[in-house]
Amino acid sequence: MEKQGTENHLQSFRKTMERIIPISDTDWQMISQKFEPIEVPKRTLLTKEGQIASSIYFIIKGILRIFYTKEDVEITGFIFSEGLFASCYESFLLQTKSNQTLEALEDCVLLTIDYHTLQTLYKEVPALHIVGRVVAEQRFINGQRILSSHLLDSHEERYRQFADQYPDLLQRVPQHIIASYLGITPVSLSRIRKRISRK
Amino acid sequence: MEKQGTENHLQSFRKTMERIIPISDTDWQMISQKFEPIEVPKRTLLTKEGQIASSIYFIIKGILRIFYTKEDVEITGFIFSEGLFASCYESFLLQTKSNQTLEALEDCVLLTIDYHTLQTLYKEVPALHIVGRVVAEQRFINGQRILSSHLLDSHEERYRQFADQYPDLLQRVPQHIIASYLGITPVSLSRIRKRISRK
DNA sequence: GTAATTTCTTTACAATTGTTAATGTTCTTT
DNA sequence: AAAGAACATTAACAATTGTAAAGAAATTAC
Repeated sequence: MEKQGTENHLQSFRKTMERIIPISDTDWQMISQKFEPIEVPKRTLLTKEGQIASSIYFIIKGILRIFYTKEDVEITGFIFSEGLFASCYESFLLQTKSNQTLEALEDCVLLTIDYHTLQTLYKEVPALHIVGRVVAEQRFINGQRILSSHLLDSHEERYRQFADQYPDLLQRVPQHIIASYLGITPVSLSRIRKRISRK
Repeated sequence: MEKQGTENHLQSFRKTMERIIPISDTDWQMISQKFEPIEVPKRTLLTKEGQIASSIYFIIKGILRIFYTKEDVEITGFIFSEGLFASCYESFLLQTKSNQTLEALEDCVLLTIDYHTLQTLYKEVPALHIVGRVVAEQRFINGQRILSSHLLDSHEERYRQFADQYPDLLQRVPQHIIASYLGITPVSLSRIRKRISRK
């Protein structure tokens, strides 16, 4: 894994936040103090099914995924890459037991904050409520787009859109994981890819 | 349509908000002034595809649905009933053209606020950011549950869960609309219902 | 660098769902 | 109350997708 200074990580993090709302240097002091940089190897489980999600993770480098387990089969719910806040959100927001697992698909560099620290930070930096609201709104909109694609589009269309939108994930994520994310079997995805390649 | 005093409507609205955060009488003055009570008949289109969603609607009485149009077929994205904030959210939040239509499935009593008034209100009553954040979080969690059901459950299971969770909607909403919400055809839903009734 | 594991593709077959069209039912409208 | 429209069910058939199993390819581990 390449090394990079913590300051640079924090800079890219601040940039992401300031796309939402400008942050004063004083507020930034408070915020950056509370986020802890960590590195985790591939296959690390950050939150496990049955546990309460203690933290959210801003992704500096790497890929995380959420998956559900149904009859010993892992079904991917979402794939997070650089610049996103990842978590088992429902568990984190409600502080209830998760029905999802959060897993590193690559070696990752993350900035993490736990639930109680975030609540404290909300009180110290009220502007963060706006960031929280906008992030929740963005995640809602994103989820709604995915859901509408399940209602409106064929499996093939959905795969094409995924490939168009996330060409890097297509390379970095195993296909059977993409398949379950699209709501189909690996066999079916393989057939779709063959069909497309013939055109 | 039964008549009820505007004061009572506002009371039930305040109650819903206070489940999220206590609101002072002063703040409540500001808030309640800005929401306008309206009544609309069945089949009213509150936002049309291609338009920008001007307002959000708190539902006092009645049912709204969001639908997409694909090759002249209407596909239901969500069904809102009493106590929820309904809108074509993506269009409303981003103030971009909607790819959804918001329709009244029954005669409705609503409290409405338009985008710019809400932005003003956010400035006057900062506590509303918390309400906005929590509502966005709730809608995100709800959307995520629906999406996971599409990934994890069979059509029959999804119908059973819908029937369990919303027995009233089962009565009040036409079945072909429920079918498209579940991501299946009316024919397929009819088969599922028959299969279940035999057990 | 080779063995072991994981991942991807292919095939044959089974199961589910969609499509079309006909029929019956219910709801609206006048 | 009758006519028309909208909705729900059923049947036959077509198309799609899932399942299971086997082999090929790629990746990982020692």
